Amino acid sequence: MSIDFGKNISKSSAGSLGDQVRDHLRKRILNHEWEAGAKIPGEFELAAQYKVARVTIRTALRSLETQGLIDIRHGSGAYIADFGDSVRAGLQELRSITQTIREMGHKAGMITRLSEVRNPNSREANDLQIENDNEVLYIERAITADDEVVAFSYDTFNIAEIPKSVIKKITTGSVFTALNSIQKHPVRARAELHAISSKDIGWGRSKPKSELYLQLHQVHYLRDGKPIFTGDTYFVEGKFQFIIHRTV
Amino acid sequence: MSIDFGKNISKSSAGSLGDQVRDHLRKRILNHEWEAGAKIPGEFELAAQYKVARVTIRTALRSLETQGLIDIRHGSGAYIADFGDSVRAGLQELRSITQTIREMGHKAGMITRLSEVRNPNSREANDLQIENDNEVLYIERAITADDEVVAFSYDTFNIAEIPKSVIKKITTGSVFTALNSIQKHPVRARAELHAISSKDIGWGRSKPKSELYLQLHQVHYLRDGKPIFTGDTYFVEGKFQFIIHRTV
DNA sequence: TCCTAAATAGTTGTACTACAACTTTCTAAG
DNA sequence: CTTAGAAAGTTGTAGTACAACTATTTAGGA
Repeated sequence: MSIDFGKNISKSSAGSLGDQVRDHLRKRILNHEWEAGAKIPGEFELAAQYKVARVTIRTALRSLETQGLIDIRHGSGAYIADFGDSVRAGLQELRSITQTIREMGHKAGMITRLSEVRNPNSREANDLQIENDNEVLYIERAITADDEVVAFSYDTFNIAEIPKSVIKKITTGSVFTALNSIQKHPVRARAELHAISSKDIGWGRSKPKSELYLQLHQVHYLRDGKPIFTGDTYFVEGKFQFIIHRTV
Repeated sequence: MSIDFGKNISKSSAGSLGDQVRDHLRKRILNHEWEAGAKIPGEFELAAQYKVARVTIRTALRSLETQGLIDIRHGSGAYIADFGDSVRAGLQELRSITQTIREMGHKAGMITRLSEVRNPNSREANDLQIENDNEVLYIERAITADDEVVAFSYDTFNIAEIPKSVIKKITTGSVFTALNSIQKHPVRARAELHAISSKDIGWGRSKPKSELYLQLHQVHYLRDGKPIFTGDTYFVEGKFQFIIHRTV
Protein backbone atom coordinates (compact mmCIF):
# COMPACT_ATOMS: atom_id res chain seq x y z
CA MET A 1 0.00 0.00 0.00
CA SER A 2 1.14 3.50 -0.77
CA ILE A 3 -0.19 6.62 0.84
CA ASP A 4 -1.09 10.03 -0.43
CA PHE A 5 1.06 12.69 1.21
CA GLY A 6 -0.65 15.50 -0.62
CA LYS A 7 1.15 17.16 -3.47
CA ASN A 8 4.74 16.12 -2.91
CA ILE A 9 4.63 12.44 -3.61
CA SER A 10 8.12 11.23 -4.38
CA LYS A 11 8.06 8.28 -6.73
CA SER A 12 11.55 7.25 -5.69
CA SER A 13 10.50 6.63 -2.12
CA ALA A 14 9.45 3.07 -1.52
CA GLY A 15 9.52 0.51 1.25
CA SER A 16 7.15 0.21 4.14
CA LEU A 17 4.64 2.84 5.12
CA GLY A 18 6.83 3.87 8.01
CA ASP A 19 9.82 4.29 5.69
CA GLN A 20 7.74 6.43 3.34
CA VAL A 21 6.64 8.65 6.20
CA ARG A 22 10.24 8.84 7.43
CA ASP A 23 11.52 9.86 4.00
CA HIS A 24 8.81 12.48 3.62
CA LEU A 25 9.41 13.90 7.08
CA ARG A 26 13.15 13.98 6.40
CA LYS A 27 12.53 16.03 3.27
CA ARG A 28 10.36 18.42 5.23
CA ILE A 29 13.10 18.80 7.83
CA LEU A 30 15.86 19.30 5.26
CA ASN A 31 13.59 21.78 3.50
CA HIS A 32 13.75 23.88 6.67
CA GLU A 33 10.04 23.66 7.31
CA TRP A 34 11.04 23.99 10.95
CA GLU A 35 14.15 25.80 12.19
CA ALA A 36 16.79 24.26 14.43
CA GLY A 37 15.52 23.76 17.97
CA ALA A 38 11.90 24.12 16.94
CA LYS A 39 9.26 21.64 18.01
CA ILE A 40 7.60 19.63 15.29
CA PRO A 41 3.93 18.62 15.49
CA GLY A 42 2.99 15.94 17.98
CA GLU A 43 2.59 12.28 17.10
CA PHE A 44 -1.20 12.46 17.15
CA GLU A 45 -1.26 15.40 14.79
CA LEU A 46 1.29 13.86 12.43
CA ALA A 47 -0.75 10.66 12.43
CA ALA A 48 -3.75 12.73 11.41
CA GLN A 49 -1.74 14.60 8.74
CA TYR A 50 -0.48 11.41 7.11
CA LYS A 51 -3.63 9.43 7.89
CA VAL A 52 -1.66 6.60 9.44
CA ALA A 53 -1.55 5.06 12.90
CA ARG A 54 0.46 6.65 15.66
CA VAL A 55 2.76 3.63 15.81
CA THR A 56 3.73 4.27 12.18
CA ILE A 57 4.62 7.86 13.00
CA ARG A 58 6.63 6.67 15.98
CA THR A 59 8.76 4.28 13.93
CA ALA A 60 9.51 7.10 11.50
CA LEU A 61 10.40 9.55 14.26
CA ARG A 62 12.58 7.00 16.06
CA SER A 63 14.52 6.40 12.88
CA LEU A 64 15.02 10.12 12.35
CA GLU A 65 16.24 10.37 15.93
CA THR A 66 18.76 7.57 15.41
CA GLN A 67 19.97 9.43 12.34
CA GLY A 68 20.47 12.53 14.45
CA LEU A 69 17.92 14.77 12.77
CA ILE A 70 15.62 15.22 15.76
CA ASP A 71 15.60 14.89 19.53
CA ILE A 72 12.60 13.19 21.09
CA ARG A 73 11.88 14.22 24.69
CA HIS A 74 9.50 12.20 26.82
CA GLY A 75 6.45 14.22 27.77
CA SER A 76 7.49 17.18 25.69
CA GLY A 77 7.86 16.54 21.99
CA ALA A 78 10.29 16.12 19.12
CA TYR A 79 12.71 18.94 18.35
CA ILE A 80 14.82 19.67 15.28
CA ALA A 81 18.49 18.96 15.99
CA ASP A 82 21.17 21.49 15.13
CA PHE A 83 22.79 19.57 12.31
CA GLY A 84 23.67 22.47 10.03
CA ASP A 85 24.19 21.21 6.51
CA SER A 86 25.71 18.03 7.81
CA VAL A 87 22.87 15.85 6.62
CA ARG A 88 23.05 17.03 3.07
CA ALA A 89 26.81 16.51 2.94
CA GLY A 90 26.90 13.71 5.47
CA LEU A 91 28.87 10.51 5.12
CA GLN A 92 26.33 8.54 7.09
CA GLU A 93 23.67 8.96 4.45
CA LEU A 94 24.10 6.33 1.81
CA ARG A 95 23.73 8.35 -1.36
CA SER A 96 25.28 9.01 -4.70
CA ILE A 97 28.26 11.34 -4.55
CA THR A 98 27.27 13.05 -7.77
CA GLN A 99 23.75 13.58 -6.48
CA THR A 100 25.12 15.06 -3.28
CA ILE A 101 27.26 17.45 -5.30
CA ARG A 102 24.21 18.54 -7.27
CA GLU A 103 22.14 19.09 -4.14
CA MET A 104 24.88 21.30 -2.78
CA GLY A 105 24.35 23.53 -5.79
CA HIS A 106 27.24 22.47 -8.00
CA LYS A 107 27.55 20.89 -11.41
CA ALA A 108 28.51 17.24 -11.06
CA GLY A 109 30.53 15.41 -13.67
CA MET A 110 32.36 12.16 -14.25
CA ILE A 111 35.38 11.14 -16.32
CA THR A 112 35.84 7.44 -16.93
CA ARG A 113 39.43 6.38 -17.40
CA LEU A 114 39.03 2.60 -17.49
CA SER A 115 36.16 0.12 -17.62
CA GLU A 116 36.80 -3.60 -17.94
CA VAL A 117 35.48 -7.05 -17.10
CA ARG A 118 38.02 -9.30 -15.46
CA ASN A 119 38.59 -11.74 -12.62
CA PRO A 120 38.68 -10.34 -9.09
CA ASN A 121 41.84 -10.12 -7.07
CA SER A 122 41.82 -11.73 -3.65
CA ARG A 123 40.71 -8.61 -1.83
CA GLU A 124 37.83 -7.99 -4.21
CA ALA A 125 36.77 -11.62 -4.07
CA ASN A 126 36.79 -11.48 -0.31
CA ASP A 127 34.81 -8.24 -0.15
CA LEU A 128 32.22 -9.44 -2.67
CA GLN A 129 32.09 -12.96 -1.24
CA ILE A 130 32.69 -14.59 -4.62
CA GLU A 131 35.21 -17.04 -6.07
CA ASN A 132 38.40 -16.03 -7.84
CA ASP A 133 37.17 -17.35 -11.21
CA ASN A 134 34.00 -15.26 -11.15
CA GLU A 135 33.84 -12.10 -13.22
CA VAL A 136 33.71 -8.53 -11.98
CA LEU A 137 33.29 -5.13 -13.57
CA TYR A 138 36.12 -2.77 -12.69
CA ILE A 139 35.87 0.99 -13.26
CA GLU A 140 38.30 3.84 -12.67
CA ARG A 141 36.95 7.35 -12.81
CA ALA A 142 37.25 10.90 -11.58
CA ILE A 143 34.36 12.82 -10.04
CA THR A 144 34.12 16.53 -10.70
CA ALA A 145 32.24 19.43 -9.17
CA ASP A 146 32.05 22.54 -11.35
CA ASP A 147 34.64 20.95 -13.68
CA GLU A 148 37.13 20.55 -10.85
CA VAL A 149 38.18 17.08 -9.77
CA VAL A 150 37.13 16.40 -6.18
CA ALA A 151 37.62 12.64 -6.01
CA PHE A 152 39.01 9.58 -7.76
CA SER A 153 37.11 6.31 -7.47
CA TYR A 154 38.12 2.71 -8.14
CA ASP A 155 35.06 0.44 -8.02
CA THR A 156 34.47 -3.28 -8.51
CA PHE A 157 31.00 -4.76 -9.15
CA ASN A 158 29.73 -8.30 -8.73
CA ILE A 159 28.66 -8.73 -12.34
CA ALA A 160 26.63 -11.85 -11.62
CA GLU A 161 24.04 -9.75 -9.82
CA ILE A 162 23.66 -7.21 -12.61
CA PRO A 163 21.94 -7.57 -16.03
CA LYS A 164 24.02 -6.55 -19.03
CA SER A 165 21.72 -3.71 -19.94
CA VAL A 166 22.37 -2.12 -16.57
CA ILE A 167 26.13 -2.55 -16.80
CA LYS A 168 26.18 -0.05 -19.63
CA LYS A 169 24.24 2.43 -17.52
CA ILE A 170 26.74 2.01 -14.71
CA THR A 171 29.72 2.76 -16.91
CA THR A 172 28.14 5.84 -18.39
CA GLY A 173 26.17 7.38 -15.53
CA SER A 174 25.44 7.23 -11.84
CA VAL A 175 25.98 3.91 -10.16
CA PHE A 176 23.16 4.40 -7.70
CA THR A 177 20.66 5.43 -10.37
CA ALA A 178 21.50 2.41 -12.48
CA LEU A 179 21.24 -0.05 -9.58
CA ASN A 180 18.06 1.59 -8.39
CA SER A 181 16.40 0.90 -11.73
CA ILE A 182 16.64 -2.85 -11.11
CA GLN A 183 15.85 -2.67 -7.40
CA LYS A 184 19.39 -3.69 -6.56
CA HIS A 185 20.45 -0.54 -4.79
CA PRO A 186 22.54 -0.95 -1.65
CA VAL A 187 20.81 -0.29 1.65
CA ARG A 188 23.92 -0.44 3.78
CA ALA A 189 27.64 0.03 3.40
CA ARG A 190 30.65 -0.62 5.56
CA ALA A 191 33.23 2.08 5.06
CA GLU A 192 36.78 2.37 6.34
CA LEU A 193 38.56 5.71 6.45
CA HIS A 194 42.22 6.56 5.96
CA ALA A 195 44.38 9.59 5.42
CA ILE A 196 46.72 9.05 2.49
CA SER A 197 49.48 10.99 0.82
CA SER A 198 50.43 9.58 -2.57
CA LYS A 199 51.39 10.60 -6.09
CA ASP A 200 49.87 7.48 -7.62
CA ILE A 201 46.20 8.17 -7.04
CA GLY A 202 45.30 11.19 -9.12
CA TRP A 203 45.55 11.19 -12.90
CA GLY A 204 44.62 13.14 -15.97
CA ARG A 205 44.87 16.73 -16.98
CA SER A 206 43.35 18.07 -13.78
CA LYS A 207 45.45 16.01 -11.40
CA PRO A 208 45.49 17.93 -8.13
CA LYS A 209 48.68 19.49 -6.88
CA SER A 210 47.96 18.28 -3.40
CA GLU A 211 48.82 14.64 -2.82
CA LEU A 212 46.69 14.47 0.32
CA TYR A 213 43.54 12.34 0.13
CA LEU A 214 40.82 11.03 2.39
CA GLN A 215 40.44 7.41 1.41
CA LEU A 216 37.02 5.77 1.76
CA HIS A 217 37.12 2.03 1.29
CA GLN A 218 33.60 0.66 1.00
CA VAL A 219 31.61 -2.52 0.63
CA HIS A 220 27.97 -2.01 -0.34
CA TYR A 221 25.32 -4.53 0.67
CA LEU A 222 21.82 -5.28 -0.62
CA ARG A 223 18.82 -5.72 1.64
CA ASP A 224 19.35 -9.48 1.70
CA GLY A 225 22.89 -9.01 2.99
CA LYS A 226 24.74 -9.81 -0.23
CA PRO A 227 27.56 -7.46 -1.29
CA ILE A 228 26.87 -5.79 -4.62
CA PHE A 229 29.98 -3.69 -5.13
CA THR A 230 33.14 -2.52 -3.41
CA GLY A 231 35.73 0.11 -4.05
CA ASP A 232 37.97 2.94 -2.93
CA THR A 233 37.16 6.60 -3.30
CA TYR A 234 39.93 9.12 -2.78
CA PHE A 235 38.66 12.57 -1.91
CA VAL A 236 41.03 15.43 -2.56
CA GLU A 237 41.57 17.02 0.84
CA GLY A 238 39.76 20.32 1.19
CA LYS A 239 37.54 19.86 -1.85
CA PHE A 240 34.78 18.00 -0.10
CA GLN A 241 33.22 18.50 3.29
CA PHE A 242 33.10 15.30 5.26
CA ILE A 243 30.59 15.26 8.05
CA ILE A 244 29.42 12.50 10.36
CA HIS A 245 26.61 12.20 12.84
CA ARG A 246 27.43 10.43 16.03
CA THR A 247 24.64 9.25 18.31
CA VAL A 248 24.27 7.01 21.33
CA MET B 1 11.09 1.74 35.71
CA SER B 2 14.03 -0.52 35.14
CA ILE B 3 13.79 -4.10 34.04
CA ASP B 4 15.58 -7.26 35.03
CA PHE B 5 17.43 -8.73 32.07
CA GLY B 6 18.69 -11.68 34.04
CA LYS B 7 22.30 -11.70 35.14
CA ASN B 8 23.89 -9.11 32.91
CA ILE B 9 22.32 -5.93 34.15
CA SER B 10 24.44 -2.99 33.09
CA LYS B 11 24.18 -0.13 35.52
CA SER B 12 25.44 2.32 32.94
CA SER B 13 22.49 1.70 30.66
CA ALA B 14 19.67 4.11 31.26
CA GLY B 15 16.94 5.86 29.34
CA SER B 16 13.61 4.43 28.33
CA LEU B 17 12.73 0.78 28.44
CA GLY B 18 13.18 0.55 24.69
CA ASP B 19 16.66 2.06 24.94
CA GLN B 20 17.60 -0.40 27.65
CA VAL B 21 16.43 -3.32 25.54
CA ARG B 22 18.29 -1.87 22.55
CA ASP B 23 21.53 -1.54 24.52
CA HIS B 24 21.20 -5.05 25.88
CA LEU B 25 20.47 -6.52 22.47
CA ARG B 26 23.41 -4.62 21.02
CA LYS B 27 25.71 -6.17 23.61
CA ARG B 28 24.37 -9.61 22.77
CA ILE B 29 25.02 -8.98 19.09
CA LEU B 30 28.52 -7.61 19.66
CA ASN B 31 29.17 -10.57 21.92
CA HIS B 32 28.63 -12.79 18.88
CA GLU B 33 25.67 -14.56 20.39
CA TRP B 34 24.54 -14.90 16.77
CA GLU B 35 26.89 -15.10 13.80
CA ALA B 36 26.70 -12.83 10.76
CA GLY B 37 23.68 -13.61 8.60
CA ALA B 38 21.96 -15.57 11.34
CA LYS B 39 18.37 -14.96 12.27
CA ILE B 40 17.70 -13.65 15.73
CA PRO B 41 14.61 -14.66 17.74
CA GLY B 42 11.27 -13.27 16.61
CA GLU B 43 9.65 -10.22 18.13
CA PHE B 44 7.16 -12.26 20.12
CA GLU B 45 9.88 -14.42 21.62
CA LEU B 46 12.09 -11.44 22.43
CA ALA B 47 9.11 -9.76 24.06
CA ALA B 48 8.69 -12.86 26.19
CA GLN B 49 12.41 -12.99 27.02
CA TYR B 50 12.54 -9.39 28.19
CA LYS B 51 9.01 -9.41 29.57
CA VAL B 52 8.06 -6.27 27.66
CA ALA B 53 5.50 -5.50 24.99
CA ARG B 54 6.17 -6.29 21.38
CA VAL B 55 6.10 -2.59 20.49
CA THR B 56 9.03 -2.05 22.85
CA ILE B 57 11.02 -4.78 21.12
CA ARG B 58 10.17 -3.24 17.77
CA THR B 59 11.51 0.20 18.70
CA ALA B 60 14.74 -1.43 19.85
CA LEU B 61 15.09 -3.51 16.69
CA ARG B 62 14.32 -0.54 14.45
CA SER B 63 17.04 1.46 16.14
CA LEU B 64 19.55 -1.36 15.68
CA GLU B 65 18.55 -1.54 12.03
CA THR B 66 19.12 2.19 11.55
CA GLN B 67 22.54 1.73 13.11
CA GLY B 68 23.29 -1.00 10.60
CA LEU B 69 23.59 -3.90 13.01
CA ILE B 70 20.66 -5.94 11.74
CA ASP B 71 18.44 -6.29 8.69
CA ILE B 72 14.72 -6.60 9.28
CA ARG B 73 12.82 -8.40 6.53
CA HIS B 74 9.05 -8.24 6.40
CA GLY B 75 7.47 -11.62 6.92
CA SER B 76 10.78 -13.29 7.61
CA GLY B 77 12.71 -11.96 10.56
CA ALA B 78 15.69 -9.92 11.69
CA TYR B 79 19.17 -10.97 10.57
CA ILE B 80 22.60 -10.05 11.84
CA ALA B 81 24.36 -7.70 9.41
CA ASP B 82 27.90 -8.41 8.29
CA PHE B 83 29.61 -5.57 10.11
CA GLY B 84 32.81 -7.34 11.09
CA ASP B 85 34.38 -5.56 14.03
CA SER B 86 33.23 -2.23 12.69
CA VAL B 87 30.75 -1.49 15.43
CA ARG B 88 33.22 -1.78 18.23
CA ALA B 89 35.52 0.67 16.50
CA GLY B 90 32.81 2.54 14.64
CA LEU B 91 32.84 6.30 14.26
CA GLN B 92 29.08 6.52 14.24
CA GLU B 93 28.80 5.25 17.78
CA LEU B 94 29.26 8.11 20.17
CA ARG B 95 31.56 6.64 22.76
CA SER B 96 34.71 7.24 24.67
CA ILE B 97 37.87 6.63 22.66
CA THR B 98 39.66 5.13 25.63
CA GLN B 99 36.74 2.81 26.29
CA THR B 100 36.76 1.72 22.66
CA ILE B 101 40.47 0.96 22.91
CA ARG B 102 39.86 -1.15 25.98
CA GLU B 103 37.04 -3.08 24.36
CA MET B 104 39.34 -3.89 21.46
CA GLY B 105 41.56 -5.62 23.98
CA HIS B 106 44.26 -3.01 24.48
CA LYS B 107 45.49 -1.00 27.41
CA ALA B 108 44.24 2.57 27.15
CA GLY B 109 46.16 5.50 28.58
CA MET B 110 46.19 9.27 28.59
CA ILE B 111 48.93 11.89 28.92
CA THR B 112 47.81 15.40 29.74
CA ARG B 113 50.10 18.10 28.43
CA LEU B 114 48.09 21.20 29.29
CA SER B 115 44.93 21.99 31.25
CA GLU B 116 43.79 25.56 31.75
CA VAL B 117 40.78 27.77 32.25
CA ARG B 118 40.64 30.72 29.88
CA ASN B 119 38.38 32.71 27.58
CA PRO B 120 37.28 31.04 24.36
CA ASN B 121 38.57 32.07 20.97
CA SER B 122 35.99 32.98 18.36
CA ARG B 123 35.74 29.49 16.91
CA GLU B 124 35.26 27.91 20.31
CA ALA B 125 32.69 30.53 21.32
CA ASN B 126 30.82 29.87 18.11
CA ASP B 127 30.89 26.09 18.50
CA LEU B 128 29.81 26.24 22.16
CA GLN B 129 27.26 29.01 21.57
CA ILE B 130 28.68 31.19 24.35
CA GLU B 131 30.04 34.74 24.65
CA ASN B 132 33.70 35.65 24.33
CA ASP B 133 33.96 36.67 27.98
CA ASN B 134 32.69 33.32 29.26
CA GLU B 135 35.17 30.82 30.61
CA VAL B 136 36.14 27.49 29.09
CA LEU B 137 38.29 24.56 30.12
CA TYR B 138 40.96 23.76 27.56
CA ILE B 139 42.87 20.49 27.60
CA GLU B 140 45.64 19.10 25.42
CA ARG B 141 46.42 15.43 25.70
CA ALA B 142 47.68 12.32 23.99
CA ILE B 143 45.74 9.06 23.90
CA THR B 144 47.69 5.82 24.05
CA ALA B 145 46.95 2.20 23.31
CA ASP B 146 49.41 -0.28 24.78
CA ASP B 147 51.71 2.67 25.65
CA GLU B 148 51.81 3.80 22.02
CA VAL B 149 50.34 7.16 21.08
CA VAL B 150 47.41 6.73 18.70
CA ALA B 151 45.86 10.19 18.86
CA PHE B 152 46.31 13.77 20.07
CA SER B 153 43.27 15.65 21.28
CA TYR B 154 42.63 19.35 21.87
CA ASP B 155 39.31 19.82 23.68
CA THR B 156 37.37 22.82 24.97
CA PHE B 157 34.56 22.52 27.53
CA ASN B 158 31.74 24.89 28.37
CA ILE B 159 32.67 25.28 32.02
CA ALA B 160 29.38 26.89 32.96
CA GLU B 161 27.62 23.57 32.48
CA ILE B 162 30.01 21.59 34.63
CA PRO B 163 30.39 21.55 38.45
CA LYS B 164 33.91 22.10 39.75
CA SER B 165 34.11 18.66 41.26
CA VAL B 166 33.57 17.12 37.85
CA ILE B 167 36.14 19.34 36.17
CA LYS B 168 38.85 17.61 38.15
CA LYS B 169 37.57 14.23 37.00
CA ILE B 170 37.66 15.39 33.39
CA THR B 171 41.27 16.50 33.61
CA THR B 172 42.41 13.28 35.20
CA GLY B 173 40.25 10.60 33.58
CA SER B 174 37.76 9.84 30.87
CA VAL B 175 35.66 12.75 29.68
CA PHE B 176 32.61 10.61 29.01
CA THR B 177 32.74 8.89 32.37
CA ALA B 178 33.00 12.21 34.18
CA LEU B 179 30.14 13.81 32.27
CA ASN B 180 28.06 10.68 32.66
CA SER B 181 28.29 10.95 36.43
CA ILE B 182 26.36 14.22 36.35
CA GLN B 183 23.94 13.17 33.62
CA LYS B 184 25.53 15.63 31.21
CA HIS B 185 26.86 13.18 28.71
CA PRO B 186 26.49 14.10 25.05
CA VAL B 187 23.89 12.21 23.05
CA ARG B 188 24.88 13.54 19.66
CA ALA B 189 27.91 15.00 17.97
CA ARG B 190 28.58 16.71 14.69
CA ALA B 191 31.97 15.70 13.34
CA GLU B 192 33.96 16.95 10.39
CA LEU B 193 36.76 14.89 8.89
CA HIS B 194 40.01 15.97 7.27
CA ALA B 195 43.26 14.44 6.16
CA ILE B 196 46.18 16.45 7.49
CA SER B 197 49.93 16.33 7.19
CA SER B 198 51.72 18.48 9.74
CA LYS B 199 54.71 18.57 12.06
CA ASP B 200 52.93 20.76 14.62
CA ILE B 201 50.34 18.32 15.92
CA GLY B 202 52.26 15.59 17.67
CA TRP B 203 54.39 16.25 20.75
CA GLY B 204 56.23 14.53 23.52
CA ARG B 205 58.64 11.65 23.71
CA SER B 206 56.54 9.32 21.59
CA LYS B 207 55.82 11.79 18.83
CA PRO B 208 55.05 9.66 15.77
CA LYS B 209 57.42 9.67 12.83
CA SER B 210 54.51 9.88 10.45
CA GLU B 211 53.10 13.36 10.04
CA LEU B 212 49.88 12.05 8.54
CA TYR B 213 46.72 12.42 10.65
CA LEU B 214 43.00 11.93 10.35
CA GLN B 215 41.51 15.05 11.91
CA LEU B 216 38.14 14.77 13.63
CA HIS B 217 36.66 18.14 14.53
CA GLN B 218 33.67 17.66 16.80
CA VAL B 219 30.94 19.50 18.64
CA HIS B 220 29.14 17.45 21.28
CA TYR B 221 25.54 18.18 22.19
CA LEU B 222 23.41 17.33 25.21
CA ARG B 223 19.90 15.93 24.96
CA ASP B 224 18.43 19.41 25.22
CA GLY B 225 20.45 20.53 22.21
CA LYS B 226 23.06 22.59 24.06
CA PRO B 227 26.73 22.09 23.13
CA ILE B 228 28.79 20.78 26.03
CA PHE B 229 32.26 20.54 24.51
CA THR B 230 34.13 20.81 21.26
CA GLY B 231 37.55 19.86 20.04
CA ASP B 232 39.89 18.33 17.51
CA THR B 233 41.26 14.83 17.70
CA TYR B 234 44.16 13.91 15.44
CA PHE B 235 44.43 10.18 14.87
CA VAL B 236 47.82 8.93 13.77
CA GLU B 237 47.19 7.31 10.40
CA GLY B 238 47.29 3.54 10.55
CA LYS B 239 47.09 3.30 14.31
CA PHE B 240 43.33 3.36 14.55
CA GLN B 241 40.71 1.71 12.40
CA PHE B 242 38.04 4.15 11.33
CA ILE B 243 34.78 2.62 10.26
CA ILE B 244 31.46 4.13 9.32
CA HIS B 245 28.05 2.63 8.75
CA ARG B 246 26.08 4.06 5.91
CA THR B 247 22.37 3.38 5.67
CA VAL B 248 19.45 4.66 3.65
C1' DT C 1 2.57 42.20 43.68
C1' DC C 2 5.39 38.28 43.97
C1' DC C 3 6.38 33.61 44.94
C1' DT C 4 5.16 28.90 45.67
C1' DA C 5 2.69 24.85 45.11
C1' DA C 6 -0.89 22.28 43.37
C1' DA C 7 -3.97 21.21 39.73
C1' DT C 8 -4.46 20.75 34.80
C1' DA C 9 -3.59 19.89 30.14
C1' DG C 10 -0.51 18.15 26.74
C1' DT C 11 3.05 14.79 24.98
C1' DT C 12 5.72 10.70 24.67
C1' DG C 13 6.34 5.70 26.52
C1' DT C 14 4.49 1.11 27.13
C1' DA C 15 0.94 -2.51 26.96
C1' DC C 16 -2.44 -5.28 24.72
C1' DT C 17 -5.24 -6.94 20.90
C1' DA C 18 -6.39 -7.66 16.21
C1' DC C 19 -5.60 -8.08 11.61
C1' DA C 20 -2.96 -7.14 7.12
C1' DA C 21 1.02 -8.22 4.30
C1' DC C 22 4.67 -10.98 3.34
C1' DT C 23 7.79 -15.17 3.63
C1' DT C 24 8.85 -19.81 4.46
C1' DT C 25 7.61 -24.41 5.02
C1' DC C 26 4.67 -28.17 4.45
C1' DT C 27 1.31 -30.87 1.83
C1' DA C 28 -1.00 -32.94 -1.85
C1' DA C 29 -2.07 -33.36 -6.60
C1' DG C 30 -0.38 -34.27 -11.14
C1' DC D 1 9.94 -35.42 -9.20
C1' DT D 2 7.73 -31.09 -10.01
C1' DT D 3 4.43 -27.83 -9.11
C1' DA D 4 0.70 -25.48 -7.05
C1' DG D 5 -1.72 -24.56 -3.18
C1' DA D 6 -2.50 -24.59 1.71
C1' DA D 7 -0.77 -23.70 6.14
C1' DA D 8 2.12 -21.78 9.53
C1' DG D 9 5.21 -18.27 10.98
C1' DT D 10 6.94 -13.37 11.02
C1' DT D 11 6.89 -8.49 10.48
C1' DG D 12 3.82 -4.24 9.43
C1' DT D 13 -0.07 -1.33 10.63
C1' DA D 14 -4.24 -0.01 13.25
C1' DG D 15 -6.64 1.14 17.38
C1' DT D 16 -7.34 1.78 22.32
C1' DA D 17 -5.97 2.48 26.93
C1' DC D 18 -3.18 3.95 30.43
C1' DA D 19 1.49 5.15 32.58
C1' DA D 20 5.20 8.48 32.90
C1' DC D 21 6.82 12.79 32.17
C1' DT D 22 6.68 17.89 30.94
C1' DA D 23 4.81 22.42 30.46
C1' DT D 24 1.27 25.47 31.53
C1' DT D 25 -2.26 27.40 34.21
C1' DT D 26 -4.46 28.37 38.45
C1' DA D 27 -5.08 29.16 43.29
C1' DG D 28 -3.38 30.40 47.60
C1' DG D 29 -0.42 32.71 50.91
C1' DA D 30 3.03 35.99 52.27
